[in-house]
Amino acid sequence: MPRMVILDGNSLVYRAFYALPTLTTADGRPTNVLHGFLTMLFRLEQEQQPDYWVVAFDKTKATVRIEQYAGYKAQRKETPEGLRPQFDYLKDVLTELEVPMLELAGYEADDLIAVVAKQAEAQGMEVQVYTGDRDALQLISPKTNIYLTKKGISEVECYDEHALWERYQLRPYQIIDLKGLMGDSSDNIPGVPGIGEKTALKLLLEFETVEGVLANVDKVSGKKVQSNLKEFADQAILSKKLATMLTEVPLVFSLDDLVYRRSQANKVLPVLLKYDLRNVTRLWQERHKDNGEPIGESPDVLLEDWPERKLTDADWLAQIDQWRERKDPLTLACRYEGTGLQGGHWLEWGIATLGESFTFAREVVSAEVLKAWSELMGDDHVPKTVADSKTVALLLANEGTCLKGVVLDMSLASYLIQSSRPKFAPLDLVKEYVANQAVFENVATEAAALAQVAPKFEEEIHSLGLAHLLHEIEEPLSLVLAQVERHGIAVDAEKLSSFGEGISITLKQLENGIYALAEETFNINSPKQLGIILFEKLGLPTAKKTKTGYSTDAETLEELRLAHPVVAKILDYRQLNKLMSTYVNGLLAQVKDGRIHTTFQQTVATTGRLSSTEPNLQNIPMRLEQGRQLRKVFHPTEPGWVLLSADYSQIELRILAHYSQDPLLCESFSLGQDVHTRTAAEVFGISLDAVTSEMRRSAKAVNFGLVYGLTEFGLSRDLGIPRKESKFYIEQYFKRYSGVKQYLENVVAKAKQEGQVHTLLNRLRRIPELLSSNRVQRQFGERIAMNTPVQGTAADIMKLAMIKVAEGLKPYRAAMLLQVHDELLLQVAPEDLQSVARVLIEAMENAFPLSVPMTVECKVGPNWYDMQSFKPME
DNA sequence: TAACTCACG
DNA sequence: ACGTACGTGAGTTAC
Repeated sequence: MPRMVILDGNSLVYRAFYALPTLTTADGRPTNVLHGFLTMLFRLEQEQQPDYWVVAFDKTKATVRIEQYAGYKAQRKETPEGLRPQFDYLKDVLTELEVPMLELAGYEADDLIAVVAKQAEAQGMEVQVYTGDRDALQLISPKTNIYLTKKGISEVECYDEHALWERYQLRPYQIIDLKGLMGDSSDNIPGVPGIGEKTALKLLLEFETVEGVLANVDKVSGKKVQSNLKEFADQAILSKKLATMLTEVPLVFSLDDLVYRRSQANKVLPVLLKYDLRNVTRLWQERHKDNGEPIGESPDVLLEDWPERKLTDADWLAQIDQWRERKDPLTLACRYEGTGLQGGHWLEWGIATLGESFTFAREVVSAEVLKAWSELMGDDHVPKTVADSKTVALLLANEGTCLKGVVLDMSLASYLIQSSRPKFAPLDLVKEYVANQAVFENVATEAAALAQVAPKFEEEIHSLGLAHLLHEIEEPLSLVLAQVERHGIAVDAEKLSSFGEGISITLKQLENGIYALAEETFNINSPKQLGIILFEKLGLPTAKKTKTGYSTDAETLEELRLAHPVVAKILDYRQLNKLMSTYVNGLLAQVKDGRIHTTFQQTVATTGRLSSTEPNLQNIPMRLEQGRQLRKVFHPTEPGWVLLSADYSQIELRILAHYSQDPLLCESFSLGQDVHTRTAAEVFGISLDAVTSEMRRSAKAVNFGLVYGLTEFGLSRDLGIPRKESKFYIEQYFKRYSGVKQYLENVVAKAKQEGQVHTLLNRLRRIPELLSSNRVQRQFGERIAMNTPVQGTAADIMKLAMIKVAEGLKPYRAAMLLQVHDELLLQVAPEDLQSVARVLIEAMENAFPLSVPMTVECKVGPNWYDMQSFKPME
């Protein structure tokens, strides 16, 4: 449950002022309130870890209450001399701490507190109110607790309904009756003369309210009390009214404005020092260090000059020998021509080790030295640090050389430390930690620079708990990916071409048809021109707009399908044109020797997924039949071999089940049920048999949405239903799957505190969006917080599986061809099909066992289209 | 280069 | 009152 912490600024400031001795800055400004208030603030921040918080202040020139009663607070003294300026100081500091503040002319902090508390409760939050004013006890509810300052300010006493009863034998709503009877001298609420706390409590225990007391005034014991009650009945009623916190306040704010944000050192430290708050500064630093603070703020490596040693042929042999003998740690940089994948070749290597650097140039060394070099690279016992091991491995592979012994891949390390950073090129990596100018004059200085910052990466990796993920998963995987890329996948270019010819013909017909219906020719591929034709010339109704004009995307056009015959043709045209340009032409341009070699990007996706480029083989058409046909062109390289695919079934929902431990979701997977059907049964409150396909479709959309950070809007759009209906689905879902709801709330709350989330294997994603001043951005951050642990854990598990599969495949005639997030595609010799399928399933299902079973489904076929379900024999 | 559109999980 | 599902890459147009 999200937690809202509300502080009564005025009350706490007064408490601090009177509780603490006079303290001043060097130039004599009073600061004792700052000390007291901030000490308390930091303590509660640490102990309560609020999700939302706010400090409310009075702004009482002429309060609403003075209109009601002229004497209200009349006798309150002027604000003491040393206190007045401290309000401004405090607001100054709170601003830099990014603690939200509220004040409203004519209202007291009390009233604002009541309003915020009420709204927060309505949003299902737990509310804590910190104040020295017992009036606030009237706000107590099952969800709201009041923390009253005890002696001093930093100690507080928590009041809930139970504690209130224990202490006063009062219900929260009776607090105002208490004040009505006994009054409050500090606010100059008169109450009834002669009635103090004791009498008031006794009366309320018997008669419940002021009204109850007055109605039964004759039964009240004590003559004087009785007569005073009669005489001052009106005053009692008025006093009660004055003590009532107003909740009808014209206060415009959104709870999102009160979201807790981590304070930033560059803002906080200057303002604390401005007021000479040394102890408070120390406290702040203690509370905020080591807690998700962004890295790389203080570059602290001064690059040294590692002298370059020039070697002759004979020296090189001796040197390489020595390196192998002594297992010296080598840091490598590489210059190359072409690309690793397209048979590119390295030109020279920079080598840095133990304060020295070297340039190993192909041109100047003999074949014998090259052979020694090759052995050095393949020696598992010689530890190597590189910036990008996949590229290095590919370049070496082009020479028939293996890369072994990589102990640190700095780009991968950097990616794990900051998954969202845009670049991981060697120079960027070095700049991350280096204070002086880093320029790579040559490959030797590059290696030397990399070697000097490498320990910083290793250090950071360890302190973030990423060592296992880096060394046991990402680094080994990069070598697996190098193999997969290098192998490539066979493509039937002729079939692809003839596929394209067929498309071309249809495309031409559609084009002419569109021109005829539009009665002019134009560029159909231009959304701008298309928009003008559809919405201006043909006058079709405009639904959506983009920044620059009319929206013409498929969703919009689908709405207009019946409005004009040209629309359907445009939709068809779009679909075929996409197939033609992106897939037929795009892929044909990438075919080399009958194969396509994609590049898997390992440092791009912020969630930890791989991506695939040049070409992207992770988005080959599947959903629509026409596009799906394209998969027929992907086939095994070897005649007679088959393609074997293996899909994780519902991996993300299983991970959600594991994280949330929701009983229904877990049970659904343990029993091997169709999870969407089960969800439909739960949401609609019917039996499994009664679920219609339409219900299942809705439930499926809910399940998908869950993983993305469900919104009413998204679901209603996805299902094409009204917001009301999607809201209902979501409510029903969370009623039944309360564990899931709980989990999602927790993960967001924790993310807000830490500014980051992590996956099961501890992959980290910082979410600066959570700190954004823009509400839309913050909500985006919340959805990221819900999605990343799930999507990222799926990526982790698949990566683990790939390493196991690559190892398990070695005895067989088989190769890994592609990874498509939850699917692996292999090619296998028919005689090894059974064994390989068993290895595959075993590796994937048990890569990282969860509390629910993981299941993998295999398919086999002669090409990527004609795939038939396949189960290996036991 | 940005914006739009659309392919995948 | 506003702008919204999560993660990618590629082709095209238009500035």
